[in-house]
Amino acid sequence: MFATVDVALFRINPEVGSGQLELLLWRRKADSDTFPNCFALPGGYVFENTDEQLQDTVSRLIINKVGVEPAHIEQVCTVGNAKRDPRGWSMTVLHLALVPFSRSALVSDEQCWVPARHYANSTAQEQNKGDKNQQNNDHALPFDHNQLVTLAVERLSSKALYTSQPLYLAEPTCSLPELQRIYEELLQNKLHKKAFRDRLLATNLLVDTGKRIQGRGSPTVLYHIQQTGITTFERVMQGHKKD
Amino acid sequence: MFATVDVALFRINPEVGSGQLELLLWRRKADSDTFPNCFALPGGYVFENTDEQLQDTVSRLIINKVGVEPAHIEQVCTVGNAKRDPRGWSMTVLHLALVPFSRSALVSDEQCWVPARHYANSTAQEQNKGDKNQQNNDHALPFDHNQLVTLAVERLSSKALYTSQPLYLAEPTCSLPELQRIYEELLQNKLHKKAFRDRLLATNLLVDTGKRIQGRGSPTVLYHIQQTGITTFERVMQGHKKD
DNA sequence: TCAATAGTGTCTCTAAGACACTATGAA
DNA sequence: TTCATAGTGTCTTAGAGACACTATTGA
Repeated sequence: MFATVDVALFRINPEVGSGQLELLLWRRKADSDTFPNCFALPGGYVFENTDEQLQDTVSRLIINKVGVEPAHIEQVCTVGNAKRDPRGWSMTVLHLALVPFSRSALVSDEQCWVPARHYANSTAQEQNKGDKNQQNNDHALPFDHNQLVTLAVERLSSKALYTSQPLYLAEPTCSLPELQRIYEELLQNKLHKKAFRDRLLATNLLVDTGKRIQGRGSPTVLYHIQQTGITTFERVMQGHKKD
Repeated sequence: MFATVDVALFRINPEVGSGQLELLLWRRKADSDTFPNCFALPGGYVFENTDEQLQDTVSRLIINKVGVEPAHIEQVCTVGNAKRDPRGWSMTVLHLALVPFSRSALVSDEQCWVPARHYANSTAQEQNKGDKNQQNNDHALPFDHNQLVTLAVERLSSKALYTSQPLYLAEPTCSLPELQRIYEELLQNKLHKKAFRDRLLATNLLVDTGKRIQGRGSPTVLYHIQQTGITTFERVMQGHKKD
């Protein structure tokens, strides 16, 4: 029996489409006895001699295998069984981590950012839309990591419905349209511009910097995000068909 | 390093006040090397030889140390560190379980139901209301079990705000006022009768049995609860000051 | 000039919350 | 008869969603 921690670190890449959810993968060592050279979630053993607590394992992994300092980390769930790891009965505590794109530069050739949803198992709902979502062999990860990615993506999507958690994926200084694109990518749904703006401006999370930036059309207001902890809204944000 | 599962099983005892949240404790064996004879959360080791998966450990514990079949079980979180158990580095996967009062009869002299909130650490918020909530020594549990109870109670309260989870604490056949008392106990707050009724009757969870029962005042309608899975509401239920 | 984008005004809809009211039957 | 309790009718409020509109500026 051994225990591990796995980390699903996400970013939104604004350079793909209107912002794509990406996941950090890490290449397993060539001399590893399990899945050598394969890309997988960054993770590792809990070292009982040096890790005082579970959080220390997480911090160590972040430093050694991620190299990027996440803006947010939370525990998702724990998966344990005899089959998930060929080395024997294992338990992993899955963590979800978020980082703004500007702070997400890779620190090693053994890492890569990949489109997160390609590595998540398709849900029953998505499968009904067509069969193109079947797990592609090109996107198979070692162990049960596809399942772990699925759990992390689901957590992220569900939090986007009713919390300010997605702001951890945004730049410290950004515009409301940028934030909306982040939420839309997480929810896989267009949102009402007006409702989204009213909702966020009603919190105290955004401070007008006085600056404006020039885009394709009208200049947009730059806000500074002042988030200390996650704000929970009293209603879910459902979105709609067009706009 | 070893892994355990702990279960916080709750019921609502309608015989105390207008319904009190109670927790199942279990007396540790007299020959245990840690906290012998002390009352604690039911819990135990993950046996890698016989438990195919984590859920099997939970099922085994439910049978051996709880004896009551919960209507609902869910994972809350995992706590792991070097200090929580004197035997060494340990990790426990905390589970929350719910059972209706009528199915909660104890199966052993080594068990007892206790008022759950007496065993939860007071929150910062509650401490502000007065200092009577300091952890009482009479209510100290072994290991970090007071902390685990706190986490489970918090999960339960927060789910009561926006889901139908608390229906798992209710009798299969019960009245709306009974359900409201359950929610009020979990939220520690009075709710609007009208809003509460409208909310629950708008779901398909309650089926009118045609029966009525007689109480202190007007007869009340008995519903049959048909809950398959937890319903999430689109707004939180906040409650109010009086009614 | 025009198309894309940012942002606003105002309407509707829904459910929570407030409050007053009726009905029932045990004490 | 009283009063605690169950249950309803209706108003207000807040925020989501719909839609139309203006403003700005790059292509």
